[in-house]
Amino acid sequence: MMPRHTTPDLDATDRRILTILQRDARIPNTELADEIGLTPAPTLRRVRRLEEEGVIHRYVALLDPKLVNRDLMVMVRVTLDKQTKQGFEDFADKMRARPEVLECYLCLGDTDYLLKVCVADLDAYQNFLVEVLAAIPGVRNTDSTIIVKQEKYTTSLPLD
Amino acid sequence: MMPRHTTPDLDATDRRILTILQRDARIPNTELADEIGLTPAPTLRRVRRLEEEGVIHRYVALLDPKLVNRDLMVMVRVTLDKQTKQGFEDFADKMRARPEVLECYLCLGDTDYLLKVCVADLDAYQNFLVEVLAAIPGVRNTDSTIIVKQEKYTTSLPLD
DNA sequence: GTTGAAAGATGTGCGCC
DNA sequence: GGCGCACATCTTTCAAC
Repeated sequence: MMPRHTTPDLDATDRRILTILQRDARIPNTELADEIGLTPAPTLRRVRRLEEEGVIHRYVALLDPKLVNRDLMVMVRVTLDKQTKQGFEDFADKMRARPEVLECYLCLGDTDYLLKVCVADLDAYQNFLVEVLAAIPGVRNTDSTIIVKQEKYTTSLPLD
Repeated sequence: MMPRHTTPDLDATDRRILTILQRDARIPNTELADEIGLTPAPTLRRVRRLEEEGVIHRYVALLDPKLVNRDLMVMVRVTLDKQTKQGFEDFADKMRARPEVLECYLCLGDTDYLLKVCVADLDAYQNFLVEVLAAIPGVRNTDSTIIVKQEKYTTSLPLD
């Protein structure tokens, strides 16, 4: 496997493959080959290479949050009290362990961490704030922004 | 197809299927069947039903942003000037048309919209701010939070 | 990158509990 | 109503070119 710090060269065909797989991870290789104008064998070789290089990180199913009763999304800005390396790592570890925390970002500016949290309803969110966030030593302040409507959601990175 | 406003009943087997597919969308049906303790035929029927009901919204490949040179992520808080229905819809439409805007949320509170933007570097981001956001009439204010490190990123919704 | 052939996965019909 | 079996179909995968 190529070391992950080396940026692989992606030609136009690779980028077309990636764009299609970002839209539909389950497209049969035969159909993918058709769309990019190659035969199945080299197409599959390219896909396998992109997987091994880590360009394709994983294949996932996206669910409808409403239909699985996880409809409340909240963005939380968190500032920590003592800004030590250990304090930051502890916080990030705790967020990784919480399934309702979908995303956790270390940020520049006033905010230390940004969280995207997904729960069933406001009761569940209040519970998260009180029992999880507030229970972490070193959390100085949190600011929750309730999401009313998802106008756009995509995981597709634009490729030049 | 079941109307999408009807919440389908998900039993424990359905939830196990969904949890696995959220992790690995390309698992062979035979293997999925093994993991949940059914034979392939009823397993596949359940997966198809979950797809038709819309519980499974789509299957996608997730890429490594670094390896495709889309490494700068920014969260942008946007407030609009004139808070008319048309103004909001126009803004959301423009965000949907921009490939570097991965997510766009209508929010409660001081912020009207939250954006997650993914670009190659600060130059590209400045270009987005000036040429795209600032060019939209009705945008009163924007506040950008640069993401330094992605501590956690998952698309998996926790299922009870 | 192409062809062709073997191995394996998907998907359907039907009987059963 | 959902499960399991068996069979036909299509896809993946690996040669050799």
